[in-house]
Amino acid sequence: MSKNATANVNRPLTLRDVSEASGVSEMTVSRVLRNRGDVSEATRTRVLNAAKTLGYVPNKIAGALASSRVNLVAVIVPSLSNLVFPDVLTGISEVLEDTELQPVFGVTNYKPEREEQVLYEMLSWRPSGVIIAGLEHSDAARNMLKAAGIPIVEIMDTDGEPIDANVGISHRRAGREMAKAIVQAGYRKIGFLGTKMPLDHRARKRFEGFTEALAKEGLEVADQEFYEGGSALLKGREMTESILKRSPDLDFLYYSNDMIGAGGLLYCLGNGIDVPGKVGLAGFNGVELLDGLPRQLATMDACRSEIGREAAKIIVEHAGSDNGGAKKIVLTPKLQLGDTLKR
Amino acid sequence: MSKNATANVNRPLTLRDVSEASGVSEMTVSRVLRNRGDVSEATRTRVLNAAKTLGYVPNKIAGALASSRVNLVAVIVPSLSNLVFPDVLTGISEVLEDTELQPVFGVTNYKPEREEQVLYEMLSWRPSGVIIAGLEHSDAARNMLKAAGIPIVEIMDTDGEPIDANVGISHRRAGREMAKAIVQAGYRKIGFLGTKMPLDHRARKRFEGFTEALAKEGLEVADQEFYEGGSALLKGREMTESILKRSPDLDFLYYSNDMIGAGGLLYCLGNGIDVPGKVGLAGFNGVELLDGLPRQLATMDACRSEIGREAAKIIVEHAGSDNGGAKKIVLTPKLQLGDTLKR
DNA sequence: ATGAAAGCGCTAACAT
DNA sequence: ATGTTAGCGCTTTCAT
Repeated sequence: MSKNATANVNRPLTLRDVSEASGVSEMTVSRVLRNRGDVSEATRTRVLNAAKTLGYVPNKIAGALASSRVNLVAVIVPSLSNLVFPDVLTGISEVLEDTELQPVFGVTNYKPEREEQVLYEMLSWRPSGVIIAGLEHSDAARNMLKAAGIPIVEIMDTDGEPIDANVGISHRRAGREMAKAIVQAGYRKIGFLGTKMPLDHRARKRFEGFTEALAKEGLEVADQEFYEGGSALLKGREMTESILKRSPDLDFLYYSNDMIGAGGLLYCLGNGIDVPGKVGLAGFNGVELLDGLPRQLATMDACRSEIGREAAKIIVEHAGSDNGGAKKIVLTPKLQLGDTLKR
Repeated sequence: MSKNATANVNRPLTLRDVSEASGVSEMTVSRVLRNRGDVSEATRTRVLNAAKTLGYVPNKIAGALASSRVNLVAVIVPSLSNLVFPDVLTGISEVLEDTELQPVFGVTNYKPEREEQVLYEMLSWRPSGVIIAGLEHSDAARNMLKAAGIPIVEIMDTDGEPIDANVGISHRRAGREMAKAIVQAGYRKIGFLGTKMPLDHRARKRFEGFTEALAKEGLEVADQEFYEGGSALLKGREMTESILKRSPDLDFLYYSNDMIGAGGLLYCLGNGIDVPGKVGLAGFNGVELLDGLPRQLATMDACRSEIGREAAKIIVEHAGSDNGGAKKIVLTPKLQLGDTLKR
């Protein structure tokens, strides 16, 4: 001991180095560093000092292999730019922060094959649990999840058969309720604007619920418009312009998310279109980001951070077990009428 | 072989299981699964089949311990709700997607002590590299980074002394250039609106550069307003209202980010304030999200995804080495005048 | 082209 | 309160 106190670039430090530097067995050093078992205050301080001056960072790989305990929770989401997912991740982090567990994030870009890869990659680190967005996965992915022998929580969506635990909202119901609210407010010529949905199952389910509820009232979607990529605000503006030019008799526009809805709102306000008199508007998600628009967009809160928190709680409760208890939590999105839907 | 093909919940499968199922030594199975060394096509297929039907997922923990190679890149950012960081992470993912390396994200909430924890936690998994936001870290964190013996890339900011490699922009310069552009356009009574900055070093540096450049012109910030938390759009609106009520003679408002700038813009437009005639506005970041506002806010592109990509490239180039070659990449933010700054 | 033995850095389990 | 031994599931290295 004494060569150098901060940087040893040649070989990462091991427990043995700390053991030698402190004159205490490796096992006791390990105990001190993990706060396990009885260690006298004296040796405790010696070890801690030695570890600190050496700049020792434990090797969790070795620790995990020896103890077959890994304090990681794999969190797999389709996107980070969606605005929705950062909130979910924040909810997860909040809950895990007070525990031993650590979230590890993976992003799939809405691609099933990428999801499979990311999942495989993450499972190969033997995490304590998995939180994954959606109920739709490739067969291979489902099999991996089933066989993983750890708690699995599928989040965001509850319309389908979960593998294990499940936390989310019913997007079909969200679509239905919005349709009901719109019809009840007296709107009849309703347009839909959204993302191209083949891979966004939740948007698709909302749309299905929406059309289904309209059908019950003897109505159907009068016109629709889809987009892909780009600035959502701008796309909302553009799509709104083209749908209204094409179908000037529309009296309501339902957007599959708040950002394009906000674009539509700005378009209408900028072009002297009376909202919600001539045209009513509604989005989806309840993104706080948009508080501060000239009018508050009608929307439905997707319970994003609550979903994250509840999912994390399930993992925490079942950590160490081989499943998540098949718990199902269906949250209820709150309809926020805002200023763009007649009352 | 035959018990069950998909789910074995009792014990995770090991190489040995695949070895037995295929009648091939563990070593050869390992070779097949990693595509290393010569293996006959016959055994290759047998092994692959066995692995697939069993649903084997390799244990990277054991693999990493044995090979002392870990394909993880630790990425540490202060926040996900900031809008800036998802773009950076996307840039990183793009580059790493084509390599063996896998990003792992950690979030610090702008708290130095949290950064220290997250860093310690991540380093204990012996990643192949670290990408971390900012140049300001606690002594302990700096020491850990220095001693880690892996490539370190500090990102976003280039105003300071990096530990190893560094990719970003000069926020001081960004502030100065914006100040110059504003003064050159003829504005003289300039207000500043931003976050409370004690922990956001980059916002602070922009502010410093800004005031410094104003000083050179014999000017100073005429009034200022700070906020914390909440919806940025709404805060921008509120702050703009109060600063303009308090100092009605201001002819320019410089916002520390685009979201509050957008809030200010909406406030001005909604209250019949001539922009950029009576009051000019500018933000910072160049968030694409805001394309689609009634006017395009003057701003400065922070090169977010490029920063992510360049940082990831450095890690890729230096993976396996004990440092990142102390490479420094200073990107140049582009001033976008938009419609809110006179020309 | 395939196999056998040793060991990565830690922790569980059992001494003392 | 502290130490000793064995081994976690792989890969490295050295045979064959």
